[in-house]
Amino acid sequence: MTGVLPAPRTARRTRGGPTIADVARVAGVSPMTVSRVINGEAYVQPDTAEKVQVAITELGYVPNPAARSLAGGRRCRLALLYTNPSAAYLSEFLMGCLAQASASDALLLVNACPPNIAPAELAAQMTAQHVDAVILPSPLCDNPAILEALASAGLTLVQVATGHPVAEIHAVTIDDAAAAHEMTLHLAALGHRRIGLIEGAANQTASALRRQGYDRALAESGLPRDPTLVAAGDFSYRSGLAAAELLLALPEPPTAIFACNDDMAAAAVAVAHRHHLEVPAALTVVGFDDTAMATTIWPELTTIRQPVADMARLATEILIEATRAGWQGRPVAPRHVQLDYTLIKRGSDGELP
Amino acid sequence: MTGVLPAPRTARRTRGGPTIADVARVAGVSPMTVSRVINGEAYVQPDTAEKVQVAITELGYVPNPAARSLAGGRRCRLALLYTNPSAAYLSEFLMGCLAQASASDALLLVNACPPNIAPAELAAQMTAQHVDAVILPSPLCDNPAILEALASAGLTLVQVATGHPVAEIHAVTIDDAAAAHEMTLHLAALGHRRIGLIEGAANQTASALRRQGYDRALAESGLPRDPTLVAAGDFSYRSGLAAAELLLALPEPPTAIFACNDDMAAAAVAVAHRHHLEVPAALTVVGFDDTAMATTIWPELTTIRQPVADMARLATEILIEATRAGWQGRPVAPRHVQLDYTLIKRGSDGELP
DNA sequence: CTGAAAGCGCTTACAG
DNA sequence: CTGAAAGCGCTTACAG
Repeated sequence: MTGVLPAPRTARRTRGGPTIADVARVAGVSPMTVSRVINGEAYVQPDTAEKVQVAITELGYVPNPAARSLAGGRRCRLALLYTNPSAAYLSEFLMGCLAQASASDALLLVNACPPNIAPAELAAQMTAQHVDAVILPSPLCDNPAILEALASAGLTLVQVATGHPVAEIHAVTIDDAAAAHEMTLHLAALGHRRIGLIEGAANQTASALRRQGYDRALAESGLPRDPTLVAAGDFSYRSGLAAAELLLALPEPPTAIFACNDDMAAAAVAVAHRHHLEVPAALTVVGFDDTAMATTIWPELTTIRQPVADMARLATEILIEATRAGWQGRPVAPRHVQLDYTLIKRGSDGELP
Repeated sequence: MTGVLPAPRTARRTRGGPTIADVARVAGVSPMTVSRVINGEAYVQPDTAEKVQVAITELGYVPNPAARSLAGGRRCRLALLYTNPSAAYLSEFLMGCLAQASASDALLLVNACPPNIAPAELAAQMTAQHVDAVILPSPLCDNPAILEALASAGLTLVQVATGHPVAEIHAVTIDDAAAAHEMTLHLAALGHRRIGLIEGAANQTASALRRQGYDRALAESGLPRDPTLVAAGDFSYRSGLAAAELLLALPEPPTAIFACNDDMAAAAVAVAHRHHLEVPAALTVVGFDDTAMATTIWPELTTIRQPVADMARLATEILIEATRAGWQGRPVAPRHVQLDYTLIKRGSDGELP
């Protein structure tokens, strides 16, 4: 007996979750193969991949992002490009992007798009920052020149909340026309026959869709189409103020106003009060988006909830996947996904008095 | 000659920045010693530490967080606990916490504090989630029972935006009294002699400080102190509505209203319009915080900018440092830091007509 | 299509 | 007070 062997020195206490090695053992393959499956690489026998997949679910394996980025080197660099959105919209949007970027170990650069920048220069800025892909919330995603310049620079793009998805580009949207249609129908069901609309900005394609939904609902409800009941707006509170004044000054004013976003709806409520019209007793006002404004003011706004954070998160995820796939020479087809909206009933709408 | 050796196989292309090994080489010590210096551990000879420090700056060395977390194992777990804040405030606050947490490779858990939870149970929830430290924005940080329960559970705490920093606890604040004082002086300089105040929530200590600043400025300006000019509020839009109605219904109404946050100021503007008082021509209204609301409504609000995101970021950083120091048995003294505020002049204030 | 080896940059656990 | 060794969990670069 030469004595007891020293206890093996472990450099650290064992960690929590299963690792790639555990999965490999269970699946009866090498860690390398597991890595290939995780990263969706081609050249893995279908049934091998299958076995690995089973082992992954069985063990509840989740890749360790730290190890991944240490070993992997290259990190996906995304840019979020925006112009004059409402602060509330942007912050919710950002939240979604940030959450996904951090979960996927990607870098997110947040850039305000300079007002009258030439599309080519914008593209140059992106490539100078070594950006791989760009998230485009509206109205930027509705600008063909920008889309064109960015795409030509080899950037992967996603349009978020556009009314006009481009075939070759990723897009995540909601059905704006259906949402506006549902809201208008809701108003008609409440007995309103003169329903005013405050339109969104003309440079955002979603605005036209919302208008279409409104028009269609009017027709379906057998309500006359009165062009004086439609006032222009640009999504700003200030434009909502002007539009509501116009509507309420009509010889025969509307009994309900559907504003194409919450900021304009809030403005309409303010104007109503100025005219000593209680909301919703004397005037119904509803919005769209369900941003913070909807629950800040009083009465709280009945509105369409647009899942902004989810849309941003999904857009980010799509871009990261597409970028990584591209690095492996495995181009992916453009994805066009539409998320669900919800009509949120709160306190600003009521039956026709 | 036995032939040419095969070119050494490198598993990857070399990476960008300098590593701990580079620093060690330049400083003439082992990587281990560099690691100790980076992490601020005790037991390093002062001049050794100095040499390492010099090498670090010379090379522009920055630790790789991925490697750190892979090797280190333990990640700092922070919780952000909040109750009924305005959505705008919370989202800006969150942004700051998130940015710092991700930069420092810490985990951030975001929890809404259940309405009437027993402090002991709240503490139990935190320890069950293996939380190391807790960020407490107001009004939670103004609740002695919660502070006490959390501290007793061994959690490191930071109070953010409290009016009453506790000696043994970290805190980051602005000088609320000085800010309110400056704003009130600004109003007096505009010629206003009847300046109304809509107070903040009574359960937030910062509210009392703002009131003090207002009182002091009044006295310094030789303006009479009229208690009817001070209306209660709780930071909600709705409370601002009621307070402004009260103020404007006074036999001798104020010519300027200073609301203790932007939501209440927005409500005051709405009420002014209801009374057919143009802002700022017929009534000056100013706010506090500079949240999204300030620039959403029209006219845009003159207000006090509170650097919410910076405060949140700093609070997060303090907690992470303190937690890591604690792990190394190197307790740190409570830090109390005060950040600068700014009076932002926009369109809602004007000279006395 | 699959695997063995090397290495990413740092820290833990020891030993001196 | 300091350092040599092992290892964190994964991927790259090869070789078969």
